[in-house]
Amino acid sequence: MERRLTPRGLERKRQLLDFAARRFAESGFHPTSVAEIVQGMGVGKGVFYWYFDSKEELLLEILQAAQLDLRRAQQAAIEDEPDPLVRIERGIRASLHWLDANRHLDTLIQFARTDEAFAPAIRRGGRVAVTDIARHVQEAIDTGRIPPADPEVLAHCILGVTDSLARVQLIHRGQPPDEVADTAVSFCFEGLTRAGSLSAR
Amino acid sequence: MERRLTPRGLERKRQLLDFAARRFAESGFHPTSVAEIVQGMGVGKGVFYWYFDSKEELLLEILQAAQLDLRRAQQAAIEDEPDPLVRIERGIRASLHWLDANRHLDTLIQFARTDEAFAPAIRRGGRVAVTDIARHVQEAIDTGRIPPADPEVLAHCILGVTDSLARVQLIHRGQPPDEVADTAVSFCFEGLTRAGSLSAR
Amino acid sequence: MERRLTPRGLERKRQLLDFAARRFAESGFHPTSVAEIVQGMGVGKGVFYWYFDSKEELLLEILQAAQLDLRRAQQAAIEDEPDPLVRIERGIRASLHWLDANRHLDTLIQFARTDEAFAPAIRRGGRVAVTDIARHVQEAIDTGRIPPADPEVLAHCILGVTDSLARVQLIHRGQPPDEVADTAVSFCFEGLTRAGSLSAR
Amino acid sequence: MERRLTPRGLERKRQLLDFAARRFAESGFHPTSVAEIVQGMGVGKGVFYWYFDSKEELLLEILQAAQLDLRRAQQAAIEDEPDPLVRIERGIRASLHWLDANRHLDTLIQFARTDEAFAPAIRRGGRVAVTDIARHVQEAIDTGRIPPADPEVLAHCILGVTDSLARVQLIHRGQPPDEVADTAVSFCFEGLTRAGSLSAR
DNA sequence: GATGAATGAGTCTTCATTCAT
DNA sequence: CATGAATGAAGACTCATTCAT
Repeated sequence: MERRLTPRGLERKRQLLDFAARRFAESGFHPTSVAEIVQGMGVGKGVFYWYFDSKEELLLEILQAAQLDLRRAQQAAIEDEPDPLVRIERGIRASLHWLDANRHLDTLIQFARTDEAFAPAIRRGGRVAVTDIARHVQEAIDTGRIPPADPEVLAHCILGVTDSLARVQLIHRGQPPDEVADTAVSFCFEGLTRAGSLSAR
Repeated sequence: MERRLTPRGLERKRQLLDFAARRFAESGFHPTSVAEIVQGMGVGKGVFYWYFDSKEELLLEILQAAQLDLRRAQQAAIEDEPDPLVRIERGIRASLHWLDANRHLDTLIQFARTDEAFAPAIRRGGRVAVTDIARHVQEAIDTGRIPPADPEVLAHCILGVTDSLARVQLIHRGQPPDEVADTAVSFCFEGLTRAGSLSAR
Repeated sequence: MERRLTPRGLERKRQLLDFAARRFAESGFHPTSVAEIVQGMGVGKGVFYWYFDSKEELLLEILQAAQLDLRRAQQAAIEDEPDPLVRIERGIRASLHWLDANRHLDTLIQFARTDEAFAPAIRRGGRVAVTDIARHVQEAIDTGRIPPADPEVLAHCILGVTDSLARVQLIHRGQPPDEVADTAVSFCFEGLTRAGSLSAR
Repeated sequence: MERRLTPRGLERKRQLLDFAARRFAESGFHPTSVAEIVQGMGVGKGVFYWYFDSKEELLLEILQAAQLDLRRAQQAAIEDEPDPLVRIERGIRASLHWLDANRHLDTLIQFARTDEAFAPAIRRGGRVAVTDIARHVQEAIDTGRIPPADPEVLAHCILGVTDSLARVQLIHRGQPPDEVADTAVSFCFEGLTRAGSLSAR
């Protein structure tokens, strides 16, 4: 595509991206038709194809933006915190806040993982996320805060706990993200540190 | 539907179920057409609709069978083990073995979670799984092996770790299920027990 | 086809004919599938094709039997009545009784008239019916009971009145066939005789 | 549906309506496939579904338009004629002219009456037609031109005669509509008035 | 005679995409 | 930029008919 867009055009595109993301999450990517999207936005079909090459490309952009946004939220939360363990905690916390505010995007990412047309894009983003966390874990290992282990594996464990709790506690039980984060952090750290629980801090 | 099937019919149906599950996992449920399935099996289109009311119903049956099968594997692994912690460990181990042998079904379950047409069926099975684990956790709490906490939440953490590692270590890195289980069990238990790692047992 | 049937076979065939006729009338010929018919009768598909060459042939047989049955009812009602006007009246009356007892067949005949695959069969039977009536009309004209006119045209008028009233008074308003017949006869005769109404008899 | 159509769109829709009506009348509603219709018109299949929700809806629209058109023709023929008997006669005459020019629609209406999916729509229109005629009959009764009787029943008789003659004299024998109308009017009036025949006028 | 299973052409309908206006 | 109209391949599903058992 690569179209130079006016500010108004950019706004339109963002609306399209957002509207479509919600529809996709609600009814599924395949079952949601382009017609439904443009109709729901009250525009003609031409608009859609002005901004996107295809429906597939649209989802790819949604996914990319979502992953970028999550990563930004995490980095903003960590900033220049020196303690790697606190960085990990803040990352978990930021993730849960983001997932709370962007449930539909979580559904979309989950779906994308199962479709070979989109999974590669997700894996790319996933690897970045894992590397991010693994870096903090490695630092914690290096400074003796966590016993030696494969940092990437630990990162996956952390992600597993976070995502699982997000899906259940956050989305289906409506718990506040900070409480869920407490649980996640506690479960992860007890495992990582093998010692005093976070709740004792 | 409710058709009384001859042994030959039952066999056909099982073939259909299995073949379709693999196709769905590979190319996605929506992108895989009924035509593709029957063609791949070398039968006429009518055969499909002789055994299933619809494509949707087929996936539902696949999902149901998968969940039932996994649960059976877990229960067989646990049997009458008296120690609740060992039961949890064996459950994790059995899950990873099953996931190793049924990767395609895992993908399918993941997909189903994102589609409101199938999510309810998954949630039902998911709840059963959680309750199963939570029972053991509760027993461990009662006997002081695990500090008090909401057993269902802990169950979700365990599932999160297991599934996450399964996806990465098992499926994408091809590690043997028992090794992955070691990691999962270790990560979970260190958190649950706050004490000496499993590997030390 | 031409199959020599045992008494039991004949009975089966009659049941099939009757059951199908009712289904066809209720849901339409095309929308009713052979599967529905055999299922409704609790027999296998083979049975159907044992007795009929095709679904189309089945309807043809139903139609033929219906027309034959109606004609027999009319002739039985007329027998050897000498007065042609009374013969006409009795024919109308018999028709309405038959239509009352065989509403579904009326619907089927009506449908058949609109489908070029069956219309010829209907037209054949229709012509017979018209000729029947026209003969009585001709005799009435010959004996000066009815002013000269094309007897076939008059026959069509009589049929039109009878069928129209049957559909409305009989089927949709549930009036007793003899009352409807009174109305039909009265309307027809007043026109035919231009004189003293039947109701005066 | 409810689509705002451009003039060009309206024209297309009318073409589709007309073309389909003829095909349906010729080969039957069910046996005529959407594919046949669009192929016959030389357009893509999508065009059909751009203008109609379904094949069924299309027939419904055809039926509605036909009934409306017939009624308009009748009302135009009657205008402000003061004599109720003449109004009835003109109605019959107009009907026969319309039926002559729209034989295919007559077939369609006849078919629709036999299919529970369309019968309700027909009945609605039928009731209007009957009420129309009944009004004139009532007036004729009130002014003593016709002996007392249920006006709606008489209306049905008139319709029966008209339709029956239309089908035979008009369609199968190709008589000119005015001649057929003479016959119909004569038959009906002799019955209604019990007096001097129209042909004597 | 009868059944359940199978066939596969054919049905209606949808939908991503394109294009004239 | 935008729209309504059009395309036509492809999809899910049906069904009359056949046939091995």
